[in-house]
Amino acid sequence: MEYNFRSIEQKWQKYWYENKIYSTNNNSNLPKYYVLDMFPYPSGSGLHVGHPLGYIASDIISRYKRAKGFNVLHPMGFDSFGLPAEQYAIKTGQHPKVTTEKNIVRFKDQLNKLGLSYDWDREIKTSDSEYYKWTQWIFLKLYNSYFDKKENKAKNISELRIPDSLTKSEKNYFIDSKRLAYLDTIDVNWCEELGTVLANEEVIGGLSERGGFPVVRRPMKQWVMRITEYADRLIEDLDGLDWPDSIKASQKNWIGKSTGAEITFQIDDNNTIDVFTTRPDTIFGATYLVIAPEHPILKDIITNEQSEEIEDYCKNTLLKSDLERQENQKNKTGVFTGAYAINPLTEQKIPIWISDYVLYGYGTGAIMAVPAHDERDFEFAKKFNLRIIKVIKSDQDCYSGEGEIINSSNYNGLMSEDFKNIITTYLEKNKAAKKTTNYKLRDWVFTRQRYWGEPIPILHADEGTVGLDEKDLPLKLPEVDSYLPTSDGLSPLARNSEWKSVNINGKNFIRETNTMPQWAGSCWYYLRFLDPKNNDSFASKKNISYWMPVDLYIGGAEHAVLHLLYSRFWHKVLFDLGYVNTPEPFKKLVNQGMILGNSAFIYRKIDGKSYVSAEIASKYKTQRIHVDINYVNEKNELELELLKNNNSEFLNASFEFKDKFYVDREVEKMSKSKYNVVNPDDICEKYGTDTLRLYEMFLGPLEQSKPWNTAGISGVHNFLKKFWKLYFDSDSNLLVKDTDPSEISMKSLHKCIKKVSDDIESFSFNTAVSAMMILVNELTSQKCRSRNILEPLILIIYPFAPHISEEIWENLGNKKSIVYSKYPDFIDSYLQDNTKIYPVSINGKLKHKIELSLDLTKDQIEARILSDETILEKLNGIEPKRIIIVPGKIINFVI
RNA sequence: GCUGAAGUGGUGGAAUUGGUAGACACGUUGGACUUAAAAUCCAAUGGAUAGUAAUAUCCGUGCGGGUUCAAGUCCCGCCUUCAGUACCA
Repeated sequence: MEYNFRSIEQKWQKYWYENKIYSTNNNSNLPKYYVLDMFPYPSGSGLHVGHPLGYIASDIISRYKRAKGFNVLHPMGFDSFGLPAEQYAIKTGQHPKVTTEKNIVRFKDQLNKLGLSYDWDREIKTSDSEYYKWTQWIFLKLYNSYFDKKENKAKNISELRIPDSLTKSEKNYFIDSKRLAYLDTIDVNWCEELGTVLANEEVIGGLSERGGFPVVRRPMKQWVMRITEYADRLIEDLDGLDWPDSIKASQKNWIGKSTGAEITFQIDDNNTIDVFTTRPDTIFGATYLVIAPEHPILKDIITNEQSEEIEDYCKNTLLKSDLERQENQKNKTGVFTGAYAINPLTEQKIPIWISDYVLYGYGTGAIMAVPAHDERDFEFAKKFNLRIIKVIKSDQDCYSGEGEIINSSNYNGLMSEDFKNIITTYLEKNKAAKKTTNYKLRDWVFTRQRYWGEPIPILHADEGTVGLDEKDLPLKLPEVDSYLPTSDGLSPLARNSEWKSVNINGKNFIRETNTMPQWAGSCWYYLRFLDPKNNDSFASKKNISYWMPVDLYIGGAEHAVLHLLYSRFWHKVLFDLGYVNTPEPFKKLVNQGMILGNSAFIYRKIDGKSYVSAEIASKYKTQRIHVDINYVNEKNELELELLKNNNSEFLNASFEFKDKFYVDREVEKMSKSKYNVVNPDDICEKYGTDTLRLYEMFLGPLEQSKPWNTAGISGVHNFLKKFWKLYFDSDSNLLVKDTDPSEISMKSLHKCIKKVSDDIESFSFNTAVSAMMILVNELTSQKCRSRNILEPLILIIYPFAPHISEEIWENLGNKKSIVYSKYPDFIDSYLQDNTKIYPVSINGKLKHKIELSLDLTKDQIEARILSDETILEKLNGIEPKRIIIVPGKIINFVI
């Protein structure tokens, strides 16, 4: 019998699912291991070969850890609130719930086909009211907490000390201003096209992260999360985490902590202006000030003759989108206000300008400009002919590094690092400065004007806001007649006026109609997996203390700042309030690389109807367009008939080529619109899931991105066939015998056990697969039939290729499902080989090899090699200056 | 610009704390078995030179230096690619 992967895989997937083989017990004396995948958004297009990479890796770890005696939690769920379903709903009128459900069924089916060992009893969906009940509950916890700066942690709002002198409404106002989730009118990133606001993290270069639509700044009333209070802790706690350096770096970068000083500049008797600087040591070179056009002090200081010009400039700035503002980087603009400030050290009058290169949202919205030591200031000063004074020794016109202080009265000769502290202390004494820390991180704008998200459990009344009572959760998402925002820019939920107004004890309230952002549900889902059916709390204390933290979290690097920062923040709040027992949620993080597509391009002539082959395309004016990779063979030849028959737009087009029509290739992200998607189902159909799993692991290091390429897939498929043939002959007779294994086979086996288990622990799956291939090849050529070898072999391969392993295991007469079996222990003695082939070199150049016992001492080795004829011949009578002997490694003569 | 990662055969990729490159796989070539093909098995496979041959010698890990008995690995200076980020004072 041949290795019939189709029936084997079907059989075992069914068996695992029906018998709940992978359901996990919360009560166990075994050590725990929590392996988590970043759960997917169930998009309409299903899985492609890129998705499974991380899932397969985490599955291998789970199976391996189970076999090593851990109680493993390996759950899966769906991040099912989100924009695509809503946009589809706007287009088609179909309820997002319906399309989402449909997609989830498809996803689950595809996931199961990959042979993943999820505990489906713990499946969660963020759009489930039983789930978002607790998302809302956490929101209320944030709403009902404040940040105690002294203790550097969140506390319940009832512990907040309120000054007695306040009136009742002032007290309310005071409390509201301290909440971790608070309402504020702020300049937000408004995306007209999406009809919603976006968090800073969701805006990339002035365009929306999703869709790439323009974003403008606009003041709006929004719910905001006080994540900035956690900035320091979010940076500090990164140190203890086993995460990739790149992720840690981008989080630190995003939080953007910088320390410096706020220095006060006197303008006139009534007005002063504070600037933030990280370089107080350059203050003697500050020759002008620049303030942001939005700065409120502006109206108090402009002179009459400048007012018109300033007004124009400010108006223009407001009209610009972020993108347009960024385009001005090379060509700075600005206007003189007519006012002057006094440099507190030189006591000179320096002009005050406005310019949009100073951002109102960062620092104090005003800077002291030191053109000799800051490139932006330098450009600005050159353009507007402002004074430039060097205060640090350097040959360059504009030098932003550290160095020796010059032109700074009696401070000359100091080094700038020292001067920084000296001058700040001096200014502090004179009440002209204070040490400050600034962050790039802004508070998290938490509301979205959308339908398909968690409703915010808040009621509005004339005198302020009230959080919903816990017993009234979940606040379910109401039906609406249309999923579009209302004409006055309100969220779609405002369309349901019946739902919107509530009467409680005779008092009228209006519900909050905005919803939470997509990130809300994924901020804490790892906690719900611990206890998904719990009705009394988001998870029981007992389960939390048993399972947390997540030992291994696998997912894409695209969530480096967004998801991972937000969920760390929520986790820390829950930690402060005593609901979780660890300060950090994810102990180890691994980013799987992306699997890229190998796109194909053809060239269309500008006339629009004829196409030319790639090698002659440069002769014409052409457009480059994607063509489906399914119509291209390995030699980059386009199969025209296939293309024409499947796409009507090519049916009557003309094609120009020499003997074959060639395409161009390029590696890029897999996506439907690029026609380069490879569906894992096709691979499973042709080679089987076990082959796909092995191949994705064999392709290269997990963290590395790589193009999908099926060229080598036959290699791993052959490996499985060879593995099968170790156990069965062509007539399906079992070959395994209860004979004593040969010493050499035992050595090979144990070498492999060591290598594979070390490799799995260090996520080096590609080399683990190689080690298994070597063993199977060796056992084949050794004609090994011994059960004592062939049984452990199944267990080694099992985490990678579970279906075939289960099948062989059963055929050997073992209890059903390997999951109950132990990973073989590595026995040290089988590895011990008492001899070693030493390379013998002269001045580092390899000259000879010699086999020696490892027991020999250095002196014995020396005596031995000096009596070796071949070596003496190589030395050719030359007396070595030194002989370097590293036991077990090398012998080197220095002559 | 800044941050992070990476540059090794025709290809994907291996190489412990520096220890004497190219594991494993694909591909290619040759052979066996077949009427033939597929499948399977065996062998060779970084480059150059010399030799009938076993073999020997030299060159080889992006480029240029350096440290060392010994460098893909460490140090200095560059180049290239990818990813993230950017008027953050």
